[in-house]
Amino acid sequence: MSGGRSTDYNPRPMTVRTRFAPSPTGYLHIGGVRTALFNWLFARRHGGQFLLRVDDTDAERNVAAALRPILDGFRWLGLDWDEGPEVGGPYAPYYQSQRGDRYAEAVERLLATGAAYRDYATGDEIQAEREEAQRDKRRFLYSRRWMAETDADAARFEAEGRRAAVRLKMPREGACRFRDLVRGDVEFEWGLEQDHVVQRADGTCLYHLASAVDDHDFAITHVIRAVEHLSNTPRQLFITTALGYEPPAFAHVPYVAAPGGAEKLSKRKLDRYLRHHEFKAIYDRGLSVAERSRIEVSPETFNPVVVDFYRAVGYDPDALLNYLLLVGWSLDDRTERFTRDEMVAHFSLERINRAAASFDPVKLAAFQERRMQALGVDERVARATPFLERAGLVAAPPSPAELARVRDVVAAAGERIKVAGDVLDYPEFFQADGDVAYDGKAFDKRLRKDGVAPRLRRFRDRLEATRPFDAATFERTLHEFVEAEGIRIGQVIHAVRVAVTGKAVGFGLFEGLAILGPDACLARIDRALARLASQDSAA
RNA sequence: GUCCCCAUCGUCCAGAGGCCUAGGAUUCAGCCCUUUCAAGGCUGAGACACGGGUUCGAAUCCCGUUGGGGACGCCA
Repeated sequence: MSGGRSTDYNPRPMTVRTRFAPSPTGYLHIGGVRTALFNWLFARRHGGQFLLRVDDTDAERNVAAALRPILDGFRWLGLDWDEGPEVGGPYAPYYQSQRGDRYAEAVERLLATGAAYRDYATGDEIQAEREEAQRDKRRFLYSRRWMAETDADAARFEAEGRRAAVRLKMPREGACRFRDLVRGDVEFEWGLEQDHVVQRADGTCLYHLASAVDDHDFAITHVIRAVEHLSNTPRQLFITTALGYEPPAFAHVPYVAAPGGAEKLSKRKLDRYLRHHEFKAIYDRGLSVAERSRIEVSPETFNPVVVDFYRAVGYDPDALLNYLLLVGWSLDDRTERFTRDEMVAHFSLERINRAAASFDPVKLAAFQERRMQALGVDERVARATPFLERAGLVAAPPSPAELARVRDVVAAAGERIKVAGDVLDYPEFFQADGDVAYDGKAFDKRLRKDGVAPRLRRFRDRLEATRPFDAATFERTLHEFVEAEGIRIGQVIHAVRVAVTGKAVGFGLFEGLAILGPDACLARIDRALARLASQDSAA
């Protein structure tokens, strides 16, 4: 596939080029997004390009399906890629599974220059050496016993029925030094490095080789990735220089740690994180939104460690990005709120922290809340409506009347709607009068009290005569009523709220009554009164 | 086990020898506001892991201890 492309040296471009290399796993990890964000920001900051490369050297057949949620996640977050899957680019293809001939070519060159050798050891033989090293409490180093130094060696091994993998012939002396843009000067003893396999016996090649070749082929200037890769860097540098490439700059960012802990955040440890109360609260909240909006909850993706969780619950992508930016990076001692442009304008690798930081979903929620407050009503309506549609509370698409209702509710609920899915806390404004569910506790506390029923009936009659039917008028009416009855405001307002909305809590009652309109309000009060009467007689 | 890294409030960060009786955010507690719930306002609690140096002076530099973590694949 590499066609007529000249293979050896790409001219080092003047522009910054970064990449994020997802492997098609079917989900986008929150820590991965943070790394991707740093890459994206750095490229945008310097007017360069950000690209996506698909690390599918271990290819299975459903790469496309497993990649889609990841690309969707990037799109949702607004992290656009200049080159990569779906958009292509001048260095296509961007799938490692399609670049095999480039890797094979590189392996040949490595072999030709003596930077690599054909190795005929079997897995068991390597394993035996490894165990021996373990027993001697020393770091394993392959003996090179089955290394084919000549064609004759190779022929002899092959006659034994052995098949060759290709290993790097790592230096056994000296040190590999390089300057990491986050960690400063780092040094690794060459003598401690393995003779890593770069090509399997079946001819397929491995990640490190592919990565080094691709980074060169794609003219990547800055490799910004998680620290897990720090110790992989010497072997990649070895490959890179053996191939005659100019190495990119490296920046290894710390991993994102588990909530309240220090170990690496892992998608597979959800059960353990749920023991963390705050984490569980976020999860439960999301779960209730998902249930009510009938979102399919798969343990694979409905997980606060996976980005899709936040989309499903109605978080704002900018809030997530803003929060993630601050996990391991800061501008100064007080700036926390960043618009996308501000992030781009201020981001720098120098200010990335060296220590791992734990993921705090509660602080993320705080960012989300503030972000939501900053959005106008129209925007909040646009985000909330799909949740109501999925819950079957409005038609899809909603009628003009429904849309007006959504707008009224969202405006009245104001800051109570912290994630778009929170709109589902107010189903009573979208349900038929007879469908409104009563909170039993609230009903007992506010309505099942001596004297409440007759008073509620008197208030109902006053309400019926009240015009115009708006919040300000209700407030006046209520105060007049309270004075006439010689009671405190709390002695009637809670009863009205429970009767009309079924709940003890909610946004301003007067706004609520106005939104519902006279017919619904009166019908609901009558219904509550009837329920009170029937249950009293039953009891 | 071997190699490497990290270490400031519960959590995220600021701090690059004197501006630090350590600052901001979040969380938590109390108060105010209030028809409930939120929001908001105010107040408060809360940290330089420990031990040695260096220095007139150390959260900041050095060494050690302890603790935590990561990497050690014919995975990516």
